[in-house]
Amino acid sequence: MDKHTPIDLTLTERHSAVTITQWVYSTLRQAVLLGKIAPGRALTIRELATLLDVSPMPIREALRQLSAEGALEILENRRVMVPKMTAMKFAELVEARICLETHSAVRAMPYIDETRLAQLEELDSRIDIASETGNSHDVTRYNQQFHRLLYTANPHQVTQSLIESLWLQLAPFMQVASENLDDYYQVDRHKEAVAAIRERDSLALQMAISADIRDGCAFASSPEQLQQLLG
Amino acid sequence: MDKHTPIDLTLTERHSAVTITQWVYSTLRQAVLLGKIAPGRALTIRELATLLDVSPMPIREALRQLSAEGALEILENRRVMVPKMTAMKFAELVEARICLETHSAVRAMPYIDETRLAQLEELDSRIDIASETGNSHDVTRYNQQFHRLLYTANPHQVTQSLIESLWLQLAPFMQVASENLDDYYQVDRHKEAVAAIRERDSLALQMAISADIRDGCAFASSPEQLQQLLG
DNA sequence: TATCCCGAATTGTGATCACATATTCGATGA
DNA sequence: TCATCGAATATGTGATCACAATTCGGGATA
Repeated sequence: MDKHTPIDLTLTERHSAVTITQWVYSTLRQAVLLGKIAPGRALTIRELATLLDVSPMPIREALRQLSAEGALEILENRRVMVPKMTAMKFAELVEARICLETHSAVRAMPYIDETRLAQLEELDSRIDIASETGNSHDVTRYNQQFHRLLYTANPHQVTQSLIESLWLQLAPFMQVASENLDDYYQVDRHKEAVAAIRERDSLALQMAISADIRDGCAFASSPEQLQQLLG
Repeated sequence: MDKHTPIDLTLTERHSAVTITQWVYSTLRQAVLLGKIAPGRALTIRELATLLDVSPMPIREALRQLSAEGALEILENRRVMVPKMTAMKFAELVEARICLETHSAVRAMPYIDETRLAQLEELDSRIDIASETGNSHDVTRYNQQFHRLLYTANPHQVTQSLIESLWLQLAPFMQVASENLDDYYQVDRHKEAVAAIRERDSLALQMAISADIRDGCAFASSPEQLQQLLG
């Protein structure tokens, strides 16, 4: 397991009201979501502590939390790393996303009012702009916000943390996707989803969400294609 | 938030090969699954450390992991407790279980061979025996093993940890269910599931799993009934 | 009797240290 | 040139301590 690949962490301002552990957690989570940490790269507590200029203690806590969420993996050696991916596992993750997110979307639909619909449309237009200007970072961010805003409309919702776990597991291998934005946005599935919600059409909403997720992972439609991307 | 309700922890032998953190984690996880910790009861690091006769450090790590898995909740006060339940949240958890577990079962089906089918039937018969002798503890345990054995047949499976999270969130409020075992086992849904797998009938399998989960939560079929149980 | 307030005790967070284990790397041998 | 082995280093785990923030309990007041 290599130890020499650089880790490119974006250090954000730390508010005093937030514990160091939470700040470390957010920082590492963001790094995973943006694919900044190579899968298989050994993450050691002391190295991260030096990198983030904190004591090892908050690192330990953040690593354990991220591992519990599936973003990281603790081997029997007790080494921590971003889990490696296989084509089959990737496919299972995508199917799990579709299963959970369509379910969550349908269950959220009754709670979505005009205000939230407007917010969803606002986010979608931001995605369009970011897509046109080729800002893949923003596309990913607003896309996540769109889905999150949709699912969390349900005040009794219990699936968001599960969904976020799937996102964390897929994210490190999705970077390649956002480099082919043109393919991704041939059809605006978000507009289809919003339309479905307006008409309170559960089935149409499921179809839109499902298609949106599949489109976003289309670059890995064939196992061979994906296997190539995984190295 | 009360602090005086007793916590009834079952202390198991600790193998030297296992870290103290892992042992603490298992112990607390089991306590949550068996409903030994009252929801809302404040869990303090030092109290648990004294109870388990270890230093606060492994407790901290275990609590953070269990919180990330949804078994516990960290409030803004930084207090840790078993999350309180509402009728609506309970319903959402059950629906999420059905969604995820039927999906996982169908995806596991192609990988289930005769060996595993035999193991599933073995577990089912153990459940029957435990049910007849009124051993609710064993019923719960073997029931979990049955579902786990089914889902994990898929070697590329990524949903088990998500499912376990849902189990952990529901478990503290399911104890009442196992006291009405007769109601629960009017129909043996596990036999239906095994039969469906034999015939490679996805739809029948989904129906069996779905019915099994619903039967297990039938005691809380009406919101009023459940609300009463929640205090 | 109920409510507010203030000091004492408790708690989570984070730092530091000790130790057993795992890893690394260079020397030795084939 | 390559594999093997052992010492030096690095690493995770767990204990202990300091500190700021929170919680708790008792007494005064209305």
